[in-house]
Amino acid sequence: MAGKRTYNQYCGLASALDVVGERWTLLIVRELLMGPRRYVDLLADLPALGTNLLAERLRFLVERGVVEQVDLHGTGSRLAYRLTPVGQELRPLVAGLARWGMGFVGEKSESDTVRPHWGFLAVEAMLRPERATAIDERYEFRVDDHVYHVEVSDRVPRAVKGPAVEPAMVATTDAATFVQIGSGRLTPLAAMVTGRLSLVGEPDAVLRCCDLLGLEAGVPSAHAR
Amino acid sequence: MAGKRTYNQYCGLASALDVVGERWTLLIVRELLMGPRRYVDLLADLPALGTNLLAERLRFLVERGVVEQVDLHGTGSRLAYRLTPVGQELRPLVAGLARWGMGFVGEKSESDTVRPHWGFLAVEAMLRPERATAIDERYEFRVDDHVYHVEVSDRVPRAVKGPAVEPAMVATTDAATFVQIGSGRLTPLAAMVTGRLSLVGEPDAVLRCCDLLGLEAGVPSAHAR
DNA sequence: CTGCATCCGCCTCGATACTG
DNA sequence: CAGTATCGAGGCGGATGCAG
Repeated sequence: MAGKRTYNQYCGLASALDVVGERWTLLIVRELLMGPRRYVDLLADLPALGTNLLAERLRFLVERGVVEQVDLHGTGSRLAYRLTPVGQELRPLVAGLARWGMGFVGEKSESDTVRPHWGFLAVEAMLRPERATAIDERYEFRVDDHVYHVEVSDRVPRAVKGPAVEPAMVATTDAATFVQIGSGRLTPLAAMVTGRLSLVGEPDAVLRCCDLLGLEAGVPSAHAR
Repeated sequence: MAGKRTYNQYCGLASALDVVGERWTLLIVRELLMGPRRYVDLLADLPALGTNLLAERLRFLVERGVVEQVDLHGTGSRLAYRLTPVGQELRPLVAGLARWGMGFVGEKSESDTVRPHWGFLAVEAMLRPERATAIDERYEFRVDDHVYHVEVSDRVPRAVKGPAVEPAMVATTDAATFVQIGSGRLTPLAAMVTGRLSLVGEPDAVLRCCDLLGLEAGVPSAHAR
C-alpha cells in the first residue's frame, strides 16, 4: 500500500533515478542495448539477480515506456523484451557511465563474472570520434565466441555487431583480457606478449585502432585508481 | 561483516554503479556539482536522506576518490565536501540523465520538494550548443533567491552562477515553474500569461534563448509521457 | 551548532521453491 | 519458458544521542 519508493524531488535527475536508478535496472538496460533479449537470457547474463526482481523491473520499465515486449516469431511464447526509442536514448549515458567506471575496475577476482558481449559496449564507450582518420577501414574483434567490429567511414567511427568485411585488423582475445585492456590495466603489447591477445593486420592499422580507442599501445598507462 | 553489496561483474558499467549506483549517491553528486557543500547543507537539501546514510555515502565516495574533504576557513570544524576531478567527470553524465529524466517529471505533488539551484543543472542539461548563434550575449535567470545565467561567447554557450553583465534577457520565476517549463509541461508563453514567469529584454533575444534551450516559446510541446 | 554514531522498524533484495 | 510465492538477511529512513 505504500507505493514505490521515490525521491519526491521535482527535478529531472531525481525523476530519471526514480525510473532507472534502482539496483540492477541499468544493467538490464545494458543487456537490452545489445538487442532484444528474452527472460531467461537476462537471468543467465545477470548472476545474482533474483527472478522476482527481474520480473518486477521489467514490468516497471514497460509501464514507464522504456522497454516493450515483442513477439519475436509467431504468437504465444518466445516473447522478448526490447528497448523503446525512449530507452535507446540511454545509450550514450550508459556508454559514458561505462567509460567512467573503467577507471574503477580492479583485478578480476574469482567471483567476478564476465560476458564477451559486454566488450561491445566497452568499445562503443571508448570510441574517440575526434581521433578518426580519413582512412575508411574496419577493425574486427573476436572476444570468446562473440564477433563485432568498428567501422570508420567518412571520419565517423561506429561499433557494429558481427564480422567485418576485409578488416584491416583482427583482434582475438578473451573477455577478461578485453576488459583489462579497456581499463588501462593492461596494454595491448603486454597482452600480446603473454599470449592472451592476438593482433593480425597492417601494423599502421593496429596503431590507428589503438589511437581511435584511446589506448596506449605499449607503455602502461598510469591512471589506475 | 558481509562487506559491501557489489555486482561482481568485470565490466565498466557495473564498476561505475558499484561506486555511484546506490540510492542517493548521484543526488549527492548533483549537489556537489554546484560547488562545495557542508554536511548540514546536504542534509537540508536532500529530505528523507538519513544522516547515517549521508555519512556512509560521503565516506565511501572519499575512499573511492570521487569526493574530498576541504577545510574551508581555518582548521577544525567548518569543513566541506567537494568533488575531485574524477567526480567532476560525472558532470556531463549527470546532466544527460537529468535531461532524459525531464520527460518523466509529472505534475508537482504536495510532497515533492524543489530547490532553486537545481534549475542551474537543468539549464546546463538543456543547452543545445549546436543552436548557439554568432551573437554574443547573456541570459539571466532569477529563480526564487538564486541567480545564474547563460553566456554565449564565440558560438559556445555556458551556464554560469551569479548575475550576468548587461543581460539581453532576464527571466524571473519560481523553482517549480522553472522545472515545469524545462520539462515541456508548460510553455514560457503559458507561464507568462498566468503570471508565474516574467521575461524582460529584447524579443529576439528571448526567442534565441528559448531556441538555445530547446524550448517551444508558444505552443505546448506534445512529448509528455 | 556541526558532524557524525547508534538504535529500531520496515522495506527491498537475493535465493529457493513452485506453478501455468 | 516465464514468471509467482515465500522467507531470511540486510539496506534504508527516522529519531535520538553525543562529542568537539
